[in-house]
Amino acid sequence: MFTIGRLSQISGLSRTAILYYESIGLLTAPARSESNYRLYSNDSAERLEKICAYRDAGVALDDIAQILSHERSSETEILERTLQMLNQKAKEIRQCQERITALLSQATGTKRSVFGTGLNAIKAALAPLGISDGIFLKVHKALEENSPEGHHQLLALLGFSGDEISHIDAEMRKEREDARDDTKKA
Amino acid sequence: MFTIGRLSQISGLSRTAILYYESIGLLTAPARSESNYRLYSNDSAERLEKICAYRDAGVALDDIAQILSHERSSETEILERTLQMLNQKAKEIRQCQERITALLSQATGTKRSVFGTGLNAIKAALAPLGISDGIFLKVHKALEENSPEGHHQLLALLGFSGDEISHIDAEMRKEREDARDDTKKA
DNA sequence: TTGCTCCTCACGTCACGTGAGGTGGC
DNA sequence: TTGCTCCTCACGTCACGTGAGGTGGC
Repeated sequence: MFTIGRLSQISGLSRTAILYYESIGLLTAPARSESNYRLYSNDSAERLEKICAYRDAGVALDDIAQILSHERSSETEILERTLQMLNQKAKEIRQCQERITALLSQATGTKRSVFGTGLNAIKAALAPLGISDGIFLKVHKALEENSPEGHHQLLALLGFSGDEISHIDAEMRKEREDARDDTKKA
Repeated sequence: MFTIGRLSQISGLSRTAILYYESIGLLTAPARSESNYRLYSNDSAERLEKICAYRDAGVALDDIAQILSHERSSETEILERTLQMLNQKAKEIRQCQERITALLSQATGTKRSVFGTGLNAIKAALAPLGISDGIFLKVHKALEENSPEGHHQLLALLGFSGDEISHIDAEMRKEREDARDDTKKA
C-alpha cells in the first residue's frame, strides 16, 4: 500500500499526473485510509508502471487505456500509428531546424549548420548516437584514408553543406599535421 | 486591401489563426468596410508574411512579437533559444522512436529498426536526407569495397543494431550477386 | 505548535479548431 | 431566394502545472 507521494516517487510521475490519470479513468480510484488518503495497491503500481512505459514511448493516454484494456489485437496497430506520428513530428522538427539555422545565418551574417560549426559540431552530432571521440577518430581515419569520397558523403549524410565539408576537411588536415608534429617531437 | 479570406489564401494560414493573432496583439486590428468586414493593408500582409517565416521555423508567437517589435538585439538570442528547444525535442522524439520500436518488436516478436527492416529501410532512412538510390549505391560500393569496417560504422550511425547490420550485409551481397548474374547473361 | 503530506476544486497553458447563431453581398 | 463570405462569442484540445483554501498525522 502506497500513499500518492510514495507512488509518485517510485513511478517518477508527478502527483498531479497520477490524479489526472484517475480523473480520466486510466487509473481506477484507489482505496482510502481513515484520513481519506489514497492508498494504492501493488496492482495499481504495476499498472502505472505499464502506463509509464507506453507514455515514455510517446503513446497518447487514450491509446494506452485501449492497449491496457486487454484488446491485444489493437496494440500493434496503435504502436505503428504512434511511430508514424513520431516520424512525422521528427520530420517537422528537422524542417524547423533548417529554417531556424537559415534565419540565424541571415541575422548574424555567419554560416552555421544545424549542429554548429566545424569539428566540434561533428562530435556534437555523433555524441547522441553513442559515438565517442575515440571511435569517431578511428572511423574518420579509416574512411578518409581509404575513401575520401565516402567520407564526404558521410558528412553530407549528417547534414553538412559543401562549404562546411571543405572547412571540416581543412580542420582535419590541420589536426593530423599537429599530431604528426607531436610524434616527431616525441 | 484584402478581406480575411483572401489574406488566408495568400498566407496559407487559417482564418481563425489570423483572428487569433489579432486577439493576442500580434497583428493590429485592421480597418473595416461598411459591412464591418476586416480590410487588411499591404503592410499587414507583409507583417503576416514575416510572422509565417518565424512560425514555420518553430518560433513561439510571443517571441515572434518580440522580434518584430524591432528589438533587433533580441532576435539572435531568441532564435538560438528556439534552436536549442528544437534540438531537445528532436532528442526526445528519437528516444520515443527507440522505445516504440522496442515495444513493437516485443509485441510482434520480430525485430525492426526505427526505419523498418532491411535494405528498403536504409533507403527510406536516406531519402529524407536527399540521398537517392543511385547515390546510395555509389556510396555503399565505395565504402564496402574500401572499408567494410567503415561501412558498418555508418550503418551503426544510422541507428541499426548489430543483428540488423549483419542482415543488411547479407542482403547487399545477394543483390551484388544478382547484378553479376545479370551482367553475365547480357 | 510546527512542518509535512494529503485533500478538492478551479483556472491556466499553446495555438488554434469547431460549432452556434446571425448578418451582408452578388 | 440561394450560396457565399463575413461577424462575434464560447467552448474544446492534450497532459498536466499551479495556486487557493482547508484538513490530518508525527
